[in-house]
Amino acid sequence: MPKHSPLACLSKAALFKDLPESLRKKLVPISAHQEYFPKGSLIRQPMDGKDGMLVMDKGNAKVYSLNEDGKETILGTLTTGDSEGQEHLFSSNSRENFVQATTDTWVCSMTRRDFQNLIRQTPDLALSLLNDFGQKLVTAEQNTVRRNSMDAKQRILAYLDDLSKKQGSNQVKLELKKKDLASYLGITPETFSRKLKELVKENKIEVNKKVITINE
Amino acid sequence: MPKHSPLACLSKAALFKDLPESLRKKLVPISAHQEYFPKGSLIRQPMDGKDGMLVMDKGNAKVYSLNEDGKETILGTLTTGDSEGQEHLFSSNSRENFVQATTDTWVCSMTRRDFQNLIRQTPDLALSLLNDFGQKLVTAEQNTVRRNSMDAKQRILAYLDDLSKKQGSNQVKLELKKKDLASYLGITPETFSRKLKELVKENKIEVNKKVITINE
DNA sequence: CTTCTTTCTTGATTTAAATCAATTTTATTA
DNA sequence: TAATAAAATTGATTTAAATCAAGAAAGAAG
Repeated sequence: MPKHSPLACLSKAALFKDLPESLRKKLVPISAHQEYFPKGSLIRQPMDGKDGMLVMDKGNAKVYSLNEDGKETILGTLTTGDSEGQEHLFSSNSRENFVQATTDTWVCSMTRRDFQNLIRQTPDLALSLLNDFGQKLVTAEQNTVRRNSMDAKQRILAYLDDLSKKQGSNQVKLELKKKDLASYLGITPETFSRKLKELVKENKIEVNKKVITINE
Repeated sequence: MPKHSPLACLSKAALFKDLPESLRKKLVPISAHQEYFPKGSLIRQPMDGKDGMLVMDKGNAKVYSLNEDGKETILGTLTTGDSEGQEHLFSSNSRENFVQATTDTWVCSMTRRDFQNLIRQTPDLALSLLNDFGQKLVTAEQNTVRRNSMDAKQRILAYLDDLSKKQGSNQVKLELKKKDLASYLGITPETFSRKLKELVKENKIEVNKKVITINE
């Protein structure tokens, strides 16, 4: 069990990390800390009554939803410092996603009510949040465009390019199991595997387990 | 040219309409009013330097992006009272979408800088905005799920059901040209036409030009 | 109303990716 | 480290939807 500092945990969230410390400190009293979830357990699920946001203090998790047939669609992944469910801080919509720990995980969390009270007193916090949401909407729209105009191989490359930019290197480390990454890209694991092989044959990339080198 | 009241225009925006009038009045001085765009003209486009949000005072428009081949992907539609580009009020990302008037259109708009200044003084406004963003993110995630787990016909039905709920009737009026609707659903106009025909044959729906009746 | 353009529909064919099935590889646990 | 389970790969086949092509219907403009 890692050492835990409430302020350090909250400060990891993209949502909060650019705030001046004075603001961040105000978040500590309204958040729950050091919740532990062993690998494989569900951190959040529909109807669990846990409306609000969580911050990954340490660990990895995946966010997915189930359709009627029980098939998973990966909506994203979480790693240390990521936050999830921010929208539930602002709308009374209840959760429809699952969040499952993919390693042993510690989180801190915040309820809607407490947060709403706080934000009325701290407009800078609101601004920071709005910014974050804007980013996500742009990403969502980008994914829509990619699905409409790119085939599987192009989407994989676009994803790798994004990751490369994000990680600041042309050697990228995949943050997801390949089958989950396939789901995120809207393809099957089989297609993913085949297309990756083609990309290697075309000398566009090199693959070493979970590390991919992009040749430009 | 319709009569124009700045407050009335801003009050149409989902973003603002639940605000107390005292707050809404504060928006008037920071917004530009009564910009006119004839049918077919571009209200916004990439690199136009017009960062910020717009509110549809009167008219209809479509939001789309172009991929490298010049192919449109419809990201959504706007009608009287809708707002667009809210994310550009909060992030310095510049616009990557086109907004084209599909009828004669009047809009009012607001720049990022003016808005940011205002919002620091009005936290309730921030809360309302965050709520709206949350909704949109939920819709975006829902679309992702649908694309992964539904075929073309199911997506059409799901869309019609949504529209039916939104319009409060099982007789829905399509707000888009069919080819644009197809693009929104991630299919071709040909497939859309065929699937619609199948749905009629299966007695799931009845089609009358742009009006579709859903049989439950 | 007539012409011209755009959108919509229908048919024939192709194709990208899904599915089904069987290994191989990698990871987990005893 | 052996046994077991899960993930990844590869091959064969099917299939949903795209593309290509041509005509019909609807809208816009003269």
